[in-house]
Amino acid sequence: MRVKDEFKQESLFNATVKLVNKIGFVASSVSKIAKEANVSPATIYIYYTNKEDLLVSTYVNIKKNIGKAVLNDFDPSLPIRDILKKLWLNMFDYITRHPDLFQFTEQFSNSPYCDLVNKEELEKSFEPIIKVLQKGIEQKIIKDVNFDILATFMFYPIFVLSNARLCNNFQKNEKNIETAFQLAWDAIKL
Amino acid sequence: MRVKDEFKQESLFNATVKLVNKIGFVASSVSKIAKEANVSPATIYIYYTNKEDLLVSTYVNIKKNIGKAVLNDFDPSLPIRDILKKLWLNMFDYITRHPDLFQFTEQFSNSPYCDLVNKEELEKSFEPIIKVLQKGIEQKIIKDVNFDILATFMFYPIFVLSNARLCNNFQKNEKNIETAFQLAWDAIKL
Amino acid sequence: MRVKDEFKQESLFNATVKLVNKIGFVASSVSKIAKEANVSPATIYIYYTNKEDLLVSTYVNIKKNIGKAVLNDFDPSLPIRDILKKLWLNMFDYITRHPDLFQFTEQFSNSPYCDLVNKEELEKSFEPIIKVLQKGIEQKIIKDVNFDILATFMFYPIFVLSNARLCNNFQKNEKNIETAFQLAWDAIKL
Amino acid sequence: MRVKDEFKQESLFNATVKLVNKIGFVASSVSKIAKEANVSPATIYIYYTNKEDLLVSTYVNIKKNIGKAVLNDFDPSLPIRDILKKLWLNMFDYITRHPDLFQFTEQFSNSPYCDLVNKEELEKSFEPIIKVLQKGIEQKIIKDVNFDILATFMFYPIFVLSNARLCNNFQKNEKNIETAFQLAWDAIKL
DNA sequence: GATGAATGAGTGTTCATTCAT
DNA sequence: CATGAATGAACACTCATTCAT
Repeated sequence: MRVKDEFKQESLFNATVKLVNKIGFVASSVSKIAKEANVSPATIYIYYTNKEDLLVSTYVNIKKNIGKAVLNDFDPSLPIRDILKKLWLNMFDYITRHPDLFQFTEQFSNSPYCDLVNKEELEKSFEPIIKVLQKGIEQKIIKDVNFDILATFMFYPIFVLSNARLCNNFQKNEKNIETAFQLAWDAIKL
Repeated sequence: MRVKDEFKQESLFNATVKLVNKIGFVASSVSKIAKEANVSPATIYIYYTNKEDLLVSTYVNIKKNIGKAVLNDFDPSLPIRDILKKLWLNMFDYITRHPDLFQFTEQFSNSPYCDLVNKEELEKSFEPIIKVLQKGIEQKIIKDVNFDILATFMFYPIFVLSNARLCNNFQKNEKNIETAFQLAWDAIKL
Repeated sequence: MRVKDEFKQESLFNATVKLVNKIGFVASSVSKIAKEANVSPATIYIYYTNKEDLLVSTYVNIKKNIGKAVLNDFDPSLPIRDILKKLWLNMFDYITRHPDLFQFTEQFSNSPYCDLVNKEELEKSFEPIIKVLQKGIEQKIIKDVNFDILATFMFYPIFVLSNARLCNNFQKNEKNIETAFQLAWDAIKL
Repeated sequence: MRVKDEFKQESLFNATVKLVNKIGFVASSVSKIAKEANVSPATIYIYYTNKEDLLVSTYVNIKKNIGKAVLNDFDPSLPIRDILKKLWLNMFDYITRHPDLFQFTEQFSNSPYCDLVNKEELEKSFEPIIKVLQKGIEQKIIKDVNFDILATFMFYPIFVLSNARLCNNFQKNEKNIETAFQLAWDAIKL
């Protein structure tokens, strides 16, 4: 029998990301994605159970990679500020190197498909980061406030600033990134 | 000559907001909106040139109202921190009183229709606020950094914290709102 | 506004009957029926809620007409045998004049759509006939046996004999019909 | 040289009957039948030329078995009524013991695939029965009428009465079966 | 012989929009 | 102004069958 073609799966992954970035989630129909991947629409249903599965799987795939990239060289023994700064740099680095993958996750996060993701599983990738914030609170280095508030100031700015639609004047150079991190730190530090 | 029916237009506005909130942007077809508004699909094309126009107009309409609400009792003579805090409170107040309208704008902001909005025109509503920040910079009260960075820390947290999908642990009570503002202020203040 | 086109509905009815007879229920897709009726597939959904509705409605429509035709000149005061014979003749007459409509009902009766019909409502059309049989039993003219058995010998032979696929040697001439009725009568009479 | 796997063929036969009975002819796709039989869809095309062949072969297979079962203990020297009664009892016995196989033939008989069966070959299995009727006619025991009429009253009632969809009040007990046979006999006897 | 991958053609249905009144 | 009828194009998905191994 024929063997599952590794190339086809990768081709589908790339086509999905590319098309969603180009024309958006709504307009990205199964047949258009198939055409972009040079594959029959029916073939998609060999690799994924349905459209939802294709999109969610693509998202989860990317998100896990981001998790790995962000936690690269993670060293919990460093000062808290240094740990968080490293995370920022890693994240911006990832976005700079894979703008298309990042853009896909941004679009996905705001699509109705987002609700179908197993959030708990994904959050595991980011648990070490949460623990850092908690340690900071215990050590009276970080403000002891509602965790949603902390997260909003520590993490969302990265996504907002990296989103070209929202911030088209922000250059992702070293100086700007460091400045932005300084504001985030000033926000949460005691 | 008959006049365009004010009531019908309002009915369409409400139907659009309600349906998009209930079933999402993708599922909100012209005929469903028409049915929700007790109007023929064809009638929509009397008041709006097409579906896009209907949605964009609805968005712009809300956004301008938000602008007014936020600038209510705007007093440029107050201390800068007080001005900004008043803006925060006004914004949260609006979101609390019109959760459906706010939810619509959130959904719209992440739909492909968003790109069709004349951003410059909308930003006029928020110009006074921008001037406040600029004054703060001149007076060495606020950090002199890229404006996108300032905006990210001063304004987006409101939307993130108010978005139930993103922050389901954040209660919009007075204490939390004040705490959140304090973080925003700590971020941008010199 | 445009008015619902009586011609279109009739055209759809005819196309449905014709196509189902020609290529069978399974192969009769919505788009093929639409093409046969010179109508857009979407138009079908104005007149019927879905394919099932189209087929079931067509069937019920025919079945009610058959009911009327069979009970034409129904006279309960006649001798029981004469009443039943009249029904036979009426039924064969209908089948002879509308072979396509009859064929459709035969095909429908053996399709899965059959289960979707409100049987009770349809049986109302045939209630007078049932009462005749019951009267015959009471008057000791007809055998007092399970009603399914009576019906099987009194009514189904008409359909079997009229079904070209099952009986291709049976000519629907007066003599044959009378002979067949004689057998049915011999079967059920005491 | 490898031989066609007897087990696989049987497995396919059972799967076909089971699935068609469970979900109907229309929904029984080749791949579903393959899955039910724990076999690859491609394997079916080793044993049968196509889907049609699979279904028709399954039908003919069953039909021939029915023929054998019905003619079990066939004794042409008995009185004609006794011969026919024995056939009735054999048939009802078969249906009682193999309701699934019988149900399959009923479904098949009303599917478009039915037209593809070589009827003449099948009728050979039932030739002895036909001869009995002819002998009855010659001996002035059975009415000398069109053969389709005789067959309609002698054989079809069995199928009608055994079909749960058509007759849900008929219990296949000895008394009912004998009563039904009596009506059939009354119909055809002189 | 046996298989799962692969596919073009098809399914029922909904869409944004226009037409005729 | 207002409408429901009408539609071609598109949708997600499944089909019977063939291919490469």
